Amino acid sequence: MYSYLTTIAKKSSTQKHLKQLHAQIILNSLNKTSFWVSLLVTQCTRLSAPASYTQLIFNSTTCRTVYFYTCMLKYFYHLGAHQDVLSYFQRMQIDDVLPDASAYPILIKSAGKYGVVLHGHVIKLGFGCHCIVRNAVMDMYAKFGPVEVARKVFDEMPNRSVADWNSMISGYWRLGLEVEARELFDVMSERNVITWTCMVSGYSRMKDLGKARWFFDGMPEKSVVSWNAMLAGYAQNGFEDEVLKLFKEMLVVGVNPDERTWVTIISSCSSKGDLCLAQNLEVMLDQRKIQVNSFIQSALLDMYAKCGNMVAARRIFDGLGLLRNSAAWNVMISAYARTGDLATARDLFDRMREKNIITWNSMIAGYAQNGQSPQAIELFKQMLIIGHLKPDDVTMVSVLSACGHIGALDLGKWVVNLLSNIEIKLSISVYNSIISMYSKCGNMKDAMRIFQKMEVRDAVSYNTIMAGFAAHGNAIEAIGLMSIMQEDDIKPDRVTHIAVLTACSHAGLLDEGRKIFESINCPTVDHYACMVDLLGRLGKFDEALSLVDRMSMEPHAGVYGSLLNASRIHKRVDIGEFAANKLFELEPNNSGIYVLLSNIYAVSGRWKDVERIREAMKESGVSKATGWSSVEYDGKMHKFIAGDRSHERVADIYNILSVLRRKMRESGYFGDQSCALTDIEEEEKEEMVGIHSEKLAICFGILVSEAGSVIRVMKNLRICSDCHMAIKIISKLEEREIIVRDNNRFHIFKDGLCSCKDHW
DNA sequence: CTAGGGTTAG
Repeated sequence: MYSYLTTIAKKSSTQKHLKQLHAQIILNSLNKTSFWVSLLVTQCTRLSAPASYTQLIFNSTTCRTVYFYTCMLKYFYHLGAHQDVLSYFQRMQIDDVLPDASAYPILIKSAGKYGVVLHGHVIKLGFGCHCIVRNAVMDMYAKFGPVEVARKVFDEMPNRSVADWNSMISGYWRLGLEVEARELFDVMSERNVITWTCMVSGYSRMKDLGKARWFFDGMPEKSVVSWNAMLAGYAQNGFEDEVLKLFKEMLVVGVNPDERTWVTIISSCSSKGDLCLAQNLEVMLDQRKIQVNSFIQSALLDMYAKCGNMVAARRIFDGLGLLRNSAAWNVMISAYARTGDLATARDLFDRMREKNIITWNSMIAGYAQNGQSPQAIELFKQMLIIGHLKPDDVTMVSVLSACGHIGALDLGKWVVNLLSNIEIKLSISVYNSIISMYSKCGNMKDAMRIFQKMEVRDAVSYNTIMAGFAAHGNAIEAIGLMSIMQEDDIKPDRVTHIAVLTACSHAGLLDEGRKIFESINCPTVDHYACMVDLLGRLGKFDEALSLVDRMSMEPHAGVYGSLLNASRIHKRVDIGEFAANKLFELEPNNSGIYVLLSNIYAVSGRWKDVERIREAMKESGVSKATGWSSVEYDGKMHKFIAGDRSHERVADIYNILSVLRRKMRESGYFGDQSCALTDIEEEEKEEMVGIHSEKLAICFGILVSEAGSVIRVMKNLRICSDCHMAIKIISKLEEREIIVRDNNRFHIFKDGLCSCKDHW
């Protein structure tokens, strides 16, 4: 009987065999014997039987020996159900069964960082010299810290296995301690494939792919895991082409990719956004009859979503069934949000049960990136209150961007404080978005303070602060930063050049601008647009037009837009008409073209043409899209369109506007509220109050309407923040409430503070 | 029962 049953056990390969064995054991009344029930559970582990079945075996027997319990622990460990491992550990304690040496490694691994408690048990029970227990203890400290304790355990070992060395090296890499990891690797006498793989993934994590590849190439032998590590290294650092190249090599060498390989490959295809490649890949998966687990499904989902095929993505999502994990939901939410379909994204978001941080971040980012800043901020508040989740650095990047977008400086400052209060990781991206937020709110002083505080900066840091200075007309600072950038060993990129050219344009620095433009290796259409803007603003139309002629690519709307704007400044009707005609072809729905062109006719006194353009605008029906704003003053509404000069008192308005801007500039602030309210001399305050209130209110109308156009074209941002600030000051000085309506939002200024409402 | 590799947010 004994040998008969063990033979069945050995041979059994399906859960059907398992049930036969179970039946035999019950039939022979062996289910009260530790050996046989343990054998059953071991078979459950081997065949990945469902937990309910294994628990049934547990419940139907009374012989709960250490050995039997250990089999149960192994079963749940095998399933990855660490919570269940720990709850069976509790049952053991209730049953007064002491775990043996072979149970402790499992317990320690399942307990994660709480394994520290078990370290004491291990020492007390004298398992400290058991080599696998010892490795588990050390590995826990290597993973969760303190790494010094791991090293102490490591140093005190009388004889170390390769696994011990590997755990220690991996622990060092986790903290990015390259020197320590490398040192251990060098002094090791016996290395295996895992040691080498550790080095490959370690260097990949440090973004040092050269060294990672060096170790990969130097491996005496490679396993599929080694290949995966190298592939993941390339994938996570944005080298999709390298991933595909290495993958081909892998197939040529004859290594069989496993499920994890496929996930990495699919994810690289997503990043490339190549639908053709994606379809080839699915054919490959089909041919190779790959078992699609939830990881692969989510990756495929993401691939279709990123390649723009939402129908295919949705089909996979709807057919997922039990494999529909949280990543799959998140992929769908972020995909809809990316395409701008916020309603569908929100619908999925609301229907999702267990939202994690990525879910919230995806939805918040979706709002922030689609110009729905108030919704982004609202959802962020809900995340804190309803979601009970601690935001992370990614959340903050979106929220700060939303604050910058609507010029909410007070809220932005609150968010910055929150960063340190709840100890959020201050990544480079977070710093960059704080800089961006401050400069968009017109507060260059704090933007610069943060920039200087950064220990490590990247190209984005420089680009952001330079764009800030450019927008504020401070070209000298922007150009100076470009040389500091190069000293800092960071290469200026496309965006850097746009920022610095914009700066030159705003400050009228022709020679500097020319020099920079000529230094650009391969100017893009945006660079040409900046240069045309610079030349145009200075009235150098011949040069601007010949530059447009010399362009190797087709000019886009930005180029002609710059030309049109320059024509307005210099009253050049001929060039204005030329540019406008090009723009009507490129952007037939942009109402701004009509407005600008009609203004050009207006300043030249060609009123018939003004009338003609207004009519044409009405006929084409584009006026709906016009950004507008209005000021309510003493019950009277003053409405303005971006760039519109049709108000009856336009001369007064611009006159006062220039006085106001100069005063504010002279006071040395660019919209910082605290500085605005404290730094102004008493007599200046009086002078400002002296300006007639109605005129001021109308000025703000123009300013806000200009701000409306500015949100799309960043270059006049200064006006936006100046305006915002001016109203704040006035509301404080005059002790009155001013309501400004900008498109469909209301800004209520009271007592030097501003609040926004979507509805009145 | 030791040690290495995977999807989603900016």
